[in-house]
Amino acid sequence: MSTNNELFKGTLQTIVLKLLSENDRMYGYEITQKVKQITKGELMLKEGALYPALHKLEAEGFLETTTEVVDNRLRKYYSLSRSGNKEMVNKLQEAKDFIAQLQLLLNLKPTT
Amino acid sequence: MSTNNELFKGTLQTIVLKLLSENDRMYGYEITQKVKQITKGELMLKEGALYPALHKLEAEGFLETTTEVVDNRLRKYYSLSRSGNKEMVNKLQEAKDFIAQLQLLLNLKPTT
DNA sequence: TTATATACATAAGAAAATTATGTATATAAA
DNA sequence: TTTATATACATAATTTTCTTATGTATATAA
Repeated sequence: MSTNNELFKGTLQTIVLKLLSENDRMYGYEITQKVKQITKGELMLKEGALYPALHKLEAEGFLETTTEVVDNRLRKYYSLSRSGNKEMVNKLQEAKDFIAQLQLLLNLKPTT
Repeated sequence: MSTNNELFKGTLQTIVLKLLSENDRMYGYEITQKVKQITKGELMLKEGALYPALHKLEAEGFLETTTEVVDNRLRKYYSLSRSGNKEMVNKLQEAKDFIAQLQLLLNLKPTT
């Protein structure tokens, strides 16, 4: 999933849900480019990870899709459902807790 | 590996290496208790994850072991080798980068 | 004597990625 | 003109890393 890092395992769904909460609707390729842009090329979302993740989130009812043809190419737009928004809130909190505890364990926050 | 979180996947080696860099030598069970203590019971290291990870780090030359019998029970103490210390520094930097980028992606750091 | 804590270990299975492959169109470069 | 790159989707095989379950063994508290 990344340039040299396998630490992002488990965070993909959270990242996707958060991006969709900020962007109303996005298509797969757009998500890969957005992640690339935000991380300045450090994190490259692999298609083999992204598309199955999107399908899973859709199957679980967290995402809704609309398909469009733009420039003769197919685009499958994803947007957050009601429950997807709830899931985003939950997963975001879990991610915050995770970061806090990882920082504790790795002694990255001085207890000034 | 955790109470309700699968986000820690991939961070176990880093956590172990960091703890060993701070404690000179530790044995497996001690590591599980240390992690439990630091995270206030939130993160419970599973033995099925920890012991294979220790064996792998040892096989790669990052850890050295000495075995002792205490109270009639076996203890296998692990300590960082020279290369293990280097690996710890590398993995710690990767973890820092990972956290920073995850915070960027999840919009957890206001750009004040 | 039963449960819990200490202390190690490994095998089977699940989950989530990577890598590789496939289809298809548009455009820039050689 | 044909080759590479970008856009846009998808899935299968494999790998990695974890969880769950199981096993051995001693000490102590209920």
